[in-house]
Amino acid sequence: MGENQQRRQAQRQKRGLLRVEQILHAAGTIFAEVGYDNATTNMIAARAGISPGSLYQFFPDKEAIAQAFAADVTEQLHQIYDTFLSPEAIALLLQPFLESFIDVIVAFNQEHPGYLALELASTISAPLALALADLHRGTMGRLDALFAARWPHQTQEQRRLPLLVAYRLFLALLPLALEGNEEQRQAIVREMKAVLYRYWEPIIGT
Amino acid sequence: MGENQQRRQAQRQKRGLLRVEQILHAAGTIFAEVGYDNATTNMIAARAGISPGSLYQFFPDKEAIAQAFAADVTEQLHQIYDTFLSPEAIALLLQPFLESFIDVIVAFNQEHPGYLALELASTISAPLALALADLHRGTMGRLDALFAARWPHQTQEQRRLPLLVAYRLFLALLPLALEGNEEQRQAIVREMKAVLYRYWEPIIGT
Amino acid sequence: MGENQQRRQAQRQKRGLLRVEQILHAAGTIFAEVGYDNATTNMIAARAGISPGSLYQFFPDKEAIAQAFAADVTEQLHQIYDTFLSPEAIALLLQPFLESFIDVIVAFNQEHPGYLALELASTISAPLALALADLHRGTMGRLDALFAARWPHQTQEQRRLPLLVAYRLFLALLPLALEGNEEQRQAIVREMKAVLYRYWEPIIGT
Amino acid sequence: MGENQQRRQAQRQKRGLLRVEQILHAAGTIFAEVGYDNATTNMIAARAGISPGSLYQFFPDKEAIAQAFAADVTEQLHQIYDTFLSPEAIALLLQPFLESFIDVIVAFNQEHPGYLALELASTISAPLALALADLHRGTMGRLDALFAARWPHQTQEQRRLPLLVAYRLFLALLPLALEGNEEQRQAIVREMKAVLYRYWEPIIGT
DNA sequence: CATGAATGAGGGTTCATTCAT
DNA sequence: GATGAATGAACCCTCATTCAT
Repeated sequence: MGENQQRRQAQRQKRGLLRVEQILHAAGTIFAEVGYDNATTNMIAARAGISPGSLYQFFPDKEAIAQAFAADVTEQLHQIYDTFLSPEAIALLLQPFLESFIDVIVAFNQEHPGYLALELASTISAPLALALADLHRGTMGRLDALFAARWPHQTQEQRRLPLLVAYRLFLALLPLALEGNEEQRQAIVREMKAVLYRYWEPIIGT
Repeated sequence: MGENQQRRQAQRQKRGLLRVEQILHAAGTIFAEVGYDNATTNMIAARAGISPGSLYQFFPDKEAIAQAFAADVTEQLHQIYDTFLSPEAIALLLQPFLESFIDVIVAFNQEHPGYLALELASTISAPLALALADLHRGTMGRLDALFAARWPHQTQEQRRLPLLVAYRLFLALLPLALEGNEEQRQAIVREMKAVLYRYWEPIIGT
Repeated sequence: MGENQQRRQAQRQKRGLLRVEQILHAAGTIFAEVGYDNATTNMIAARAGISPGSLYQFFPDKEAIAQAFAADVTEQLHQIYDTFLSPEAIALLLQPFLESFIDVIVAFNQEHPGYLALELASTISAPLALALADLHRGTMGRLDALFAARWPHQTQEQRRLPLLVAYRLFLALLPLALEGNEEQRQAIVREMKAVLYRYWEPIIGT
Repeated sequence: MGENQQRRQAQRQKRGLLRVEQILHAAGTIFAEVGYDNATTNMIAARAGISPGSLYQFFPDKEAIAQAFAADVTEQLHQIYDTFLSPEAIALLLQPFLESFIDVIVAFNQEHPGYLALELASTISAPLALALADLHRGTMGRLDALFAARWPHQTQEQRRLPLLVAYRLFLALLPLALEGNEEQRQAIVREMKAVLYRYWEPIIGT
């Protein structure tokens, strides 16, 4: 009996998680399509295949959806960043590192639309902005670890600006990489790599 | 009588132009402050010191304001670009060219807030997007002329991608340059110049 | 087999009754806490320790809960009224009668919160209002019996108004008696008794 | 020109005041009909003959309407109370005083429905409750002044309870006075006067 | 032409009720 | 019977747009 109950609860939790994932995926798609501001909760619910009211069983309001979406995607990105901290990855020269790093991140963004839309959301409410800023700090911390391994003789403070700039450069080209056809995408990705290599090479060497 | 009428009409047009400029300036300020999506027509009217209804004597709807604002700013940018087509300017090496060019464009954006907000508006309605794309083409054409002078042995098609990329890189760093204090601004501008120089130098030489 | 089935059904009914009592008790508490209008069926279910869906196995809708609650409480009140129809109770003078009667009714309301909330519900839907009015008629009938014994030379029609007025007066002071601390409660109860005694004494004598 | 503008502004303010009065009157009517909780802003707007959006040009939200309505009615009641502080009014014996006082207050409530609905609103949000409590204090203060003149040898603290009780008694009978036909109304009003006279006479004398 | 009150469609959100499990 | 996630109508409120003055 207790076992049955347990199984049921487990299943329920699985369904709940599924729903949450559905919603976050739908939200990401909608954010990517119309932007955060123009995204309506009804759009998100419809895309997730549920009713407007169901959204609120999982999230208290629209901002919470955006925040959860951002947290989810950021978490996955962090895991990707960490795979580049293995001894083999660290041993890579700058060029092959960028080569694979950028490919992976671009691919991730292709499969998880919406992250970019939130990053670019011109103006968002204060609480959401704070939450995103927090995630951002986490991201910059990870990226810093990535570069600290290749550029150890500097303080974190000295790495801050080149890191921030590089991140922005990447974000700036990402929409171009995501919006075109495959050929255009590859062309943009090549330019991305060139831009970042040429920007970083004088700073941290090959 | 005809002369009198003419003078009166001229004066009215002058006043109309003044009003339009007031509105566009207000719109730019508001766009910069809260973003295009969160900008309300009432905010713009209030900032322009006129009533909401008066807005609609000059513009049919909110999008038309954004479009006119963008057209206005773009026009002024084009004039700036043209000053860099003089024989003396063309004779400049890449580094000093970027040095003065970027300073000028950053300064312009400081004095004309809102342009960036529109460029970054994550997603906007189709008609407005088309209008902005049109202005964009004009801008890219001007920038192309600028670089064609320094890189003549290539086709326009070959210049297209590096140009677009460079433009996006510049836009990506512009918010950082505009949001901080003077010291931070200068640091970002230095990075801007480094990024663009390092990206372009291998392509078009010094 | 039939016996077994009977026993099972009886047990089920007992459990059903238990559930109904749980729900009604929860409903009363919630009504008292937030008022009928602000009471949600989810609140009531949660307080009763059951799921929202289960509520609807016993009651067709929210109003039915209120109605059943009112009927339940009214029924208990009627039983209390009836204890004051015993020969000894009838023999009491007005003052000692009020003394014990009011104490009992106030105590009952302390132990059965929610009745007052329904009585005071500013406006409720027509069907529920009708149902409550019906219960009301029953209550007024009982109270009339109570007073008919002390005021026999009048028609029921003549007793109607003083009775209704006295009932309202009592209800009006009840919230004050229920909301304060013990000392305040006693002070209010003293005033209740004074009010009703002074109102009734000229009519029916001591 | 300035004069013209002044006149226009004066007229606008007059229209604004008119609108506010329309809205408050509509709100009062609706509150009386369906209660505060069940009153929707659309109902109030429709009753006031304006669009839902217009409501929000005068009041920030639904609660503000209730608060303004209560403040308005309370203000008028206070003026009525004050007329009973004239030397002639004070010279009246308790019975004739109640006679005219109650008639006036009942008449006022007939003409200003909604006050009672708010007073009886079982549960309202904290901010509104605070605002109403504040108005209440003002009302009790006025009533205290009224009775202090007839009962001078007591402290305000001693007058507090009888005053509060009397106020509740009055409110409790008011719905009965307002809901019936003229004959029923008069009968209730007679009872009101009797109740209050008999309650007060032993305390403050004739 | 200017005004700003008025409009009303549409957004986010709640909650009584249903239904698959 | 019990569950609680799902539903969707209806609420409060905003804001682009209109129009009487």
